[in-house]
Amino acid sequence: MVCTADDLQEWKDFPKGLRVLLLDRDGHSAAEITSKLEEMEYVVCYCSDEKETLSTILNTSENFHVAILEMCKGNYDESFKLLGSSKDLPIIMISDVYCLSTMMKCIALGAVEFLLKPLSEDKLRNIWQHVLHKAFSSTPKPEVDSAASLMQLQLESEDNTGVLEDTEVLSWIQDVVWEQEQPEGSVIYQLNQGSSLQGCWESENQMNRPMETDCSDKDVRSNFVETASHDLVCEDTLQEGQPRLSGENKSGVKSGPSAAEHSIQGSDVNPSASSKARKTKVDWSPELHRKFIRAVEQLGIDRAIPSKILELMKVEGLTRHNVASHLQKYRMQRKHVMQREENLTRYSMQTNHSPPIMAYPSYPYCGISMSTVYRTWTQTNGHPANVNMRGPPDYRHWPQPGTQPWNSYAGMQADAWGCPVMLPSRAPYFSYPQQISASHNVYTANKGYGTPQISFDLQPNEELIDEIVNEAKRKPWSPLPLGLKPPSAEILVEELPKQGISTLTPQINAFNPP
DNA sequence: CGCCAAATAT
DNA sequence: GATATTTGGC
Repeated sequence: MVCTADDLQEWKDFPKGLRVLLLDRDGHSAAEITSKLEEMEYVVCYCSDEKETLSTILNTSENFHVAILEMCKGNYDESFKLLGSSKDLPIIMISDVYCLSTMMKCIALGAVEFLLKPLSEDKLRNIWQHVLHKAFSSTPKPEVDSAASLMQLQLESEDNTGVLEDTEVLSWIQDVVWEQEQPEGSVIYQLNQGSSLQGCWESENQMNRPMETDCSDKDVRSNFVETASHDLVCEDTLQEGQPRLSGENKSGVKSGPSAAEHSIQGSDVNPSASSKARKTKVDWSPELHRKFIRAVEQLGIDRAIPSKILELMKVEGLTRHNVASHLQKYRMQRKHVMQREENLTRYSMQTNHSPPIMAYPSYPYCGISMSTVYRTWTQTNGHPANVNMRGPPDYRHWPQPGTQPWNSYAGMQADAWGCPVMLPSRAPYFSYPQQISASHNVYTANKGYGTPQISFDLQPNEELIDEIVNEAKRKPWSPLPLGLKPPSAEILVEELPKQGISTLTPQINAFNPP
């Protein structure tokens, strides 16, 4: 590992001192980049050709945190090779040639980012993120589920065919990235003892194929996914390049579901067949949950009972009990959220009265505009809560595993997506009063039913704020009460590097249309 | 069956 | 210690 999460904890003034390997054949541009990097107090090691780079990487890869490599103009393959040279080192490719397919290929091959020259300070400033991400990625996060990511990737690809003219590249990438279709609503059982996956199956299309996984492109996959995916699906995007689960468990690391979901280790026990290995838990993957939600909505929240839901879900192997349990949790969540919203509403009613301000003020948090980062739940991509207006937009109340990279890193939460600094004790979201009041305007977005607009111009009492803040701290995955959605991975990847942007794009449909 | 709460697993 | 999921009683 180049840099582990633990290392980061001890890295006091991260990202200062970040060691960057730079390959750029153009001396002038190299000097420029170097000086910019050095201004940020990064340590730069410069190479002027492939060979040098390769040997540097191979011999001393432990010593770099991130590499910036220029595409070789005459010979892309050379560059592609470089990409494969180090699994652990986050590699940023750069080029002055804009070529989508090349970019995609690089990403597919494991590059963490592709930047176009010239490299502005802005582009360079945040390269530390890749180090963070890599570090975190090597610590598997149980909530993460990369199936969704990949599904997402595929969806995206399909969706973008208009844009991506080079379908060949596309299919190539798809091959590399993921050879199989993602099962919808696959259920995973895990063994009671040991964390190895026992089996999985899919329901909708009865193609029960084993999902063999090839170590070698595991990294490629996740990298591609995390960098290039968009938010067609509201599920997660960030996923670790955690190689395999069962084989060796580095540093006593437990296998994350994602790894599990796609790889079947030796004995793949069919849930029905398995006799000895008692299956333990159903993994409510985003897909599975979506099915659940779909069923619940179809039935209507009041009529949604386990047996009916089960029926509608059509997921083989799932039991009524499983559903009942999930339903129970679901209801509790729901209740909780509704209660909280009610509090806010009540509050707003009693204070209130200036008309809602339909604007998107920018609230720079670590240089990023809040409104850019936080999108409203109502316009969730892919499976918008408002697609089906019969019921309440339920998924917004539901934790979306893996969507938030900071999820499992209490100490680093904000850092992982916002600042390189360790979090003080304050909450990442609304530490400042002005943010609180301003955010209220967006609140209306969340309450789309019946009451078109509720707004307040005054601040709620402190207890309420505290409660919200605490809640946000404790459960970063639960939706913010203000109708805002936490940053998606896509946003993180795309927006953070451009740190400083504060332009708001109210393409975001934050308010319910009249 | 469905719901709820206790028990377990992660 | 907190959550997520399963179990078991009513």
